[in-house]
Amino acid sequence: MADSLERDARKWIKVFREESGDGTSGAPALAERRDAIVRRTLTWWDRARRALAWRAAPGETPDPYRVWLSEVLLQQTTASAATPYYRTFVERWPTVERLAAAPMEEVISAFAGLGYYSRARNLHACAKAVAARGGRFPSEEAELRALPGVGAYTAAAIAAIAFDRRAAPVDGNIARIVARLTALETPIASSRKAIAAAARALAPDRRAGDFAQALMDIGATLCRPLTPDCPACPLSRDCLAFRSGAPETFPRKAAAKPKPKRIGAVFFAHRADGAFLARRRPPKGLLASTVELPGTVWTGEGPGTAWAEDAPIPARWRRLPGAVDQVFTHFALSLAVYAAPYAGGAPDSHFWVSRDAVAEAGFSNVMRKAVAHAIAARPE
DNA sequence: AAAGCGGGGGG
DNA sequence: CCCCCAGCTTT
Repeated sequence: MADSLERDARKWIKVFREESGDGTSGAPALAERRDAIVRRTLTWWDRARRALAWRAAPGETPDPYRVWLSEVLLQQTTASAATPYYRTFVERWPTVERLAAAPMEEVISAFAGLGYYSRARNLHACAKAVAARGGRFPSEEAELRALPGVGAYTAAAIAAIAFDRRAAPVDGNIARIVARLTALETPIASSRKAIAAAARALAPDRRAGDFAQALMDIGATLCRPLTPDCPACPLSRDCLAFRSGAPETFPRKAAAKPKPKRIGAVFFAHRADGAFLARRRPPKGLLASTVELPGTVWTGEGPGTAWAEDAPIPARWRRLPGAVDQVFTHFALSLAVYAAPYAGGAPDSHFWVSRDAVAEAGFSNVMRKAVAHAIAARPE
């Protein structure tokens, strides 16, 4: 059963790929299914499309500037998060020339809160590039691809949506749909080319932009990652994942790769009254602004300060038995803990934390554990 | 807590 | 070419 589904998936992708090439090989049954998929998808979209701020009304000619702007804002961002930003941008900079003429800082500020701020820099650079060629966006994918901040996805989206070219953008939604249509057994990340080929083969000669937007809407509202609504989906009768009975198990997940291990050491420098030295982490990056014990750089991390440069180094650091372990999103950390009495004043950027103020001091979980570890060892 | 998400830059 | 990163959302 699984084998036949797998064969079917490969056949789909293979045939789609062939049909998207020179078109000589005949596979009428699958070609008809492809046409049926397109027809059902467009019919569904004409009835159920989302009314998003950047979408031209049916029959209206899209403005390439608005299409591009919306696609950049939508990178790594949901439609609901992008909408208020889109409105702000088009009101403030109604044309690409106006955006190109704006100071960079204003563009960055207008982006604040969306994340991935290199998008803002590229947005501005791209506006300038387009303004320099007369304010008209190229309609060819290859030329679009050469613009700053425009990768394969965005180039295909603009070509299809703004210029009605037969292009096949593959965003996360569309990749999921293709993986489900074909019951693809390999994870999306390792099947990019096959998915792109299948998407290209599916794309219709006319209304490719509508088709792509329709798939995105289906992905967002029906073919959801965890809870697909197959009964409402216009593609379910063509969908091998649906036929498998467990559509939500597609796309297959890549095996979680083992987290890299990092190691480091922290120093518990304690005073006669039990207080110990701490410092605050930088305002950016991991555990930003939280309080920590002074310690070494963790392996695999950037530069840092092990111990205050202006402080005397205790001669009697004692390695405490055991270690403090913490698993973060991207890596696992194991910290050795060293302790020593310390009689001097607090060095620059360091401060004393008394034993009964540990809870309110602002330690991260891992540093709280490290402090508890040190105290439990009853140094001195 | 963990996964998802396009482009870009680095290995 | 593949891998990793970046910040915020959604689950």
